[in-house]
Amino acid sequence: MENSQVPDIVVARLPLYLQMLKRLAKAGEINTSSKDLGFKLGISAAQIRKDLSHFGEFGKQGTGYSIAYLIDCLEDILNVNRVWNMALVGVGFLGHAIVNFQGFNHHGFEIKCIFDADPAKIGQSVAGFEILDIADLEKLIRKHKIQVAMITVDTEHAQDVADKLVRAGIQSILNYAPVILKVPVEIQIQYIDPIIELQHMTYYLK
Amino acid sequence: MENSQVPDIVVARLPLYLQMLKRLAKAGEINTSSKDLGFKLGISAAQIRKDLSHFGEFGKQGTGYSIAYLIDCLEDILNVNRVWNMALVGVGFLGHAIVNFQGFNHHGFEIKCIFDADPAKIGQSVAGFEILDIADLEKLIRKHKIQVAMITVDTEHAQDVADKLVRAGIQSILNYAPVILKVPVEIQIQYIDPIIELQHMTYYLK
DNA sequence: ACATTTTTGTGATAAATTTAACATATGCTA
DNA sequence: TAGCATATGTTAAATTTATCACAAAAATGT
Repeated sequence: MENSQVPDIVVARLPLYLQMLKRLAKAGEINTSSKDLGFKLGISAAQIRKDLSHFGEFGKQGTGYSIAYLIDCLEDILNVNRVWNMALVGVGFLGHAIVNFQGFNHHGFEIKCIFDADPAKIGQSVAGFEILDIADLEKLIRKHKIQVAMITVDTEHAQDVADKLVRAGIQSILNYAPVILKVPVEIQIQYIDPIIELQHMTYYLK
Repeated sequence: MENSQVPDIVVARLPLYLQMLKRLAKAGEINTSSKDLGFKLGISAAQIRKDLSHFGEFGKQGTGYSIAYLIDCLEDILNVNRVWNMALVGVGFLGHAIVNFQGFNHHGFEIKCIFDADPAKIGQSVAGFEILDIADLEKLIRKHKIQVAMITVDTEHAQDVADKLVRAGIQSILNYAPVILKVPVEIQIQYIDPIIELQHMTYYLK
């Protein structure tokens, strides 16, 4: 995954910083500090400063950080100061919920196409999107210059879909199916799996 | 989070091992090895052996692991050889999708109650569950001996709901709202946030 | 003006995590 | 039965990650 100098574990924390900064900005805050941010995120101040130091100097001694400026810098670093086109594959209950979720648009992730394999679903409309035939996936992914895809199909079909997406030239995949997928190393992939998170927590219970 | 001897990062990998083992069992496989498992999960064989060694000896030299036996052992370790009662708070599109998801039941997580604050929703039925008034949350959580909760409300209400759940004696929380919550250290909490995962990936793109 | 407080960015240090290597045990083959 | 191949569990080494501590800079107060 990592080919740069910056450890992936550091990169993984940046979106959390950005989330909190945006929340503070929304609340009308102007400045913050590594101490303040760290307290609010449950992370040490030193770690936040160290993490940011991989990318430059964004603060001022004695004063801390301008929230607006740090947001800009983090958005640059994370490449989210632009719009990313997305596709969703699998329009079941979960796909339905995701298509109706407005949060993606607000963060520069724009759903362009939604696909399903079920002839009964193809052609129907969900939240203003026509459900497209997965047979046309490769063609449409290229046509709409889609870089990111979400997989919300059954476990059994997830690898097939991933293979199709890779062939279509997709760059990153957010997989909701509870299965580890095999994709080329240059493809970014992340997993969302509530069962995994629940089992992680129950280890500590009783 | 961690109060035991075993690093949390090790605990976090166990559910992945369990997921793959169950998949192999379903496919009719009888035995596996750290090498085989590692290849399938994209993890080194040494790490899998090291991780398991924190909990005991589950394999046999020269042969590897019995899949069925290792599944049993991991389920014991993760405390998932029992049923955990769950509540869901917030029946929007996402809550709706989760209530209709059968995967929880198949892994011993049983949704018992679903709550919302919207008078228009309270009393309605979703997938056989009556939407309950969040005003009755504390009473019903105790009555149904619910240990785990999922938060699927708006960002603005998530902390309030978490506070209510903690007062009701919940032990762990799976939070889908895009906000870091403040809960007592003895409460287990995990986050599911697709925006965070997407921003993590876009760092590596173009 | 000057001492005090705050806070950054960073080099040094400590801690945590992963990888490597190997003695030991098991099964298979001839 | 002996020899070979396989694979575990574990100790030691290497690597990665987090923490500490402090000089330097900025703001504040007297």
